[in-house]
Amino acid sequence: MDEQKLENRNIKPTPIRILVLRTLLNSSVALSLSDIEMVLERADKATLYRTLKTFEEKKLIHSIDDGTGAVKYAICEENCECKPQDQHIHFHCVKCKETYCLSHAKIPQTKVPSGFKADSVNMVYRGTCASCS
Amino acid sequence: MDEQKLENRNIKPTPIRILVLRTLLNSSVALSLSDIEMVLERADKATLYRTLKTFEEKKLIHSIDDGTGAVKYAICEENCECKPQDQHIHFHCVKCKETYCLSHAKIPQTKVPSGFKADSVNMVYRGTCASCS
DNA sequence: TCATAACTGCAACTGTTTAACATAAAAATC
DNA sequence: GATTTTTATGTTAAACAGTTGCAGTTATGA
Repeated sequence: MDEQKLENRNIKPTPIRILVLRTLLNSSVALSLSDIEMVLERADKATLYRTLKTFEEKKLIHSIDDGTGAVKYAICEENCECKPQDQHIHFHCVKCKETYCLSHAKIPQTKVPSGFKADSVNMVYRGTCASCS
Repeated sequence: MDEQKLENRNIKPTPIRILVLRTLLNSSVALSLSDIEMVLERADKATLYRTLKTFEEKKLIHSIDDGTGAVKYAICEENCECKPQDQHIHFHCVKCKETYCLSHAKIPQTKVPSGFKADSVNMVYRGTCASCS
């Protein structure tokens, strides 16, 4: 169940958290804080904000910076540790404004200059998705 | 000269534009609108904003979304067209908060799902830079 | 010269993110 | 079970990035 998913990541399964989790699970695209706020009208924005922070911290979800000004969130895969080698590419469609996880497209590993240490990576294509072209 | 750089990209070389260009040329890291605003105290934020938009449109500079909430800008290479194959990786240091162009590290070409068409790509590592580790 | 276009400055406004503080609920301790 | 402590939520509002409208100024071109 969904509650189990939260407990697996050491997150106490409160009602709101379950709702947020389900909202993300039901979505085929990544959602911003305001997107979630519109779906869950009852819940307070600050609570949702903190819920997402908690989820991200516990690596239940990952955040995507798609250049729209609003960070989007999507569910991580089962054993994701959000390390560069775990992470996948995202695609932002400039027509429908949706951001998709390309879950099968892992981000290629590249070298970074000596002395630099990469903890995570964000890779987003911008263009037109299949439905919009 | 710097004015020539603007004219090469079909940008009329006004005083402010020359100042913004020089600010970016003098910087070893990518700069946000507010960064530039602090350096050029005289200039108005809206003017700087539109200047950066113009520069980006004319492909004199490129923008980087480094996850900090503020878009950063840096000078493009000479004949850059800002196509995915032109673009390079960026690195954001979470300690010093600076964002570096890894100009020699081109972004690896990957496939996108059929029907999708990528116009540009943003790839940013987050971690610790050489000076901070 | 005069009309037009381009650029700049000022002000205001939107939207996202975040903090401060108070309250409520849950968990732990006695 | 009552009390303390922790954790989660709600309310409010501030901070900040990005953006637009409008007026004034400067440059351009007929």
